Amino acid sequence: MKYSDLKSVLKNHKLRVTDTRMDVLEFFVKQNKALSFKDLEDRFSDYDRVTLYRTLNSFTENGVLHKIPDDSGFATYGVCYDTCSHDHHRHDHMHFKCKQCGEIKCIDEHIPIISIPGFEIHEANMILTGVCPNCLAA
Amino acid sequence: MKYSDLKSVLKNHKLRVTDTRMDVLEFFVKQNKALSFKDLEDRFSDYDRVTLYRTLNSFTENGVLHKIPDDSGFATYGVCYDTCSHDHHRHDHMHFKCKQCGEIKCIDEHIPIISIPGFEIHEANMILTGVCPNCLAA
DNA sequence: AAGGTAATGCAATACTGTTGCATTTATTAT
DNA sequence: ATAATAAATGCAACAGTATTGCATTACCTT
Repeated sequence: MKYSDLKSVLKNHKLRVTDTRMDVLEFFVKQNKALSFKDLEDRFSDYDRVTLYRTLNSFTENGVLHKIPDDSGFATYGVCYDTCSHDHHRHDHMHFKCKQCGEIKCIDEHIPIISIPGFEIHEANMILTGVCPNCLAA
Repeated sequence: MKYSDLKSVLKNHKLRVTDTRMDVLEFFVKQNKALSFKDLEDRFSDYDRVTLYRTLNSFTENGVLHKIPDDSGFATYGVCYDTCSHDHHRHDHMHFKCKQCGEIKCIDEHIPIISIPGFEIHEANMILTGVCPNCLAA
């Protein structure tokens, strides 16, 4: 994905184009896996912690990233491809977390629609845990 | 569930029987929903915060409770019925979180077994979000 | 009932994330 | 291109969540 495309992503989500945002977005796209705040802090030590937090928040609020539920105590984020805009979020795909390397990946498979009598269901989130191909090979 | 049964639960999970543990376990069972640390703190203001945290941790490590993934920033826990022991955890049931009242409930429905080529999957976790029957009625 | 081992309470600390405010930067309209 | 305006940044301080070390207390085995 080239510079102008990254820029379009920001513009399309009504976000101003700044160095921080471009660098963070590029990092997400290149890494192609879910990233935590710590990943960003390690990579971008020259940006202020607060700015990185705010970048994650504005990206999440505007549909560039989605927050991935996890019981580890700190948030991880993944890129929203195509489906999300400012007012319409859809993340009904699965996430996989590797027990060995800790990496979280978005799995391109939809979560089966589920209905439970008496409940009104808006969103479904699914996290699979196990061992990823990389760690299995090693 | 009577006192002696609660005691058995602790014994079966190789945990010493103490006041804190009995009270916390009883509270979980009676509430019949997922609870956060804050819920415990509000209820048991006479116990030390640290003790409550340690109770949650030992319960989780020994299969009395399971930690429910959630993107809200603080952990919630649910009772493990029957399926879990010290060395074998199985929590492939669903959780429902109500957007309105915030309550998290364990849904007694199993998650369909999923396999993804190249991945070894040990556990599946699913969180549904929406509005619960109580809030729909109100 | 006594001894060993684990749980508790307190204080201090670490970690994760947010808020207020002055300054700088990006965008819009001229 | 430039000025006006609105938002993003950096810094400092703070808030909330959770953990660690250690002395004391309680549990449980024999």
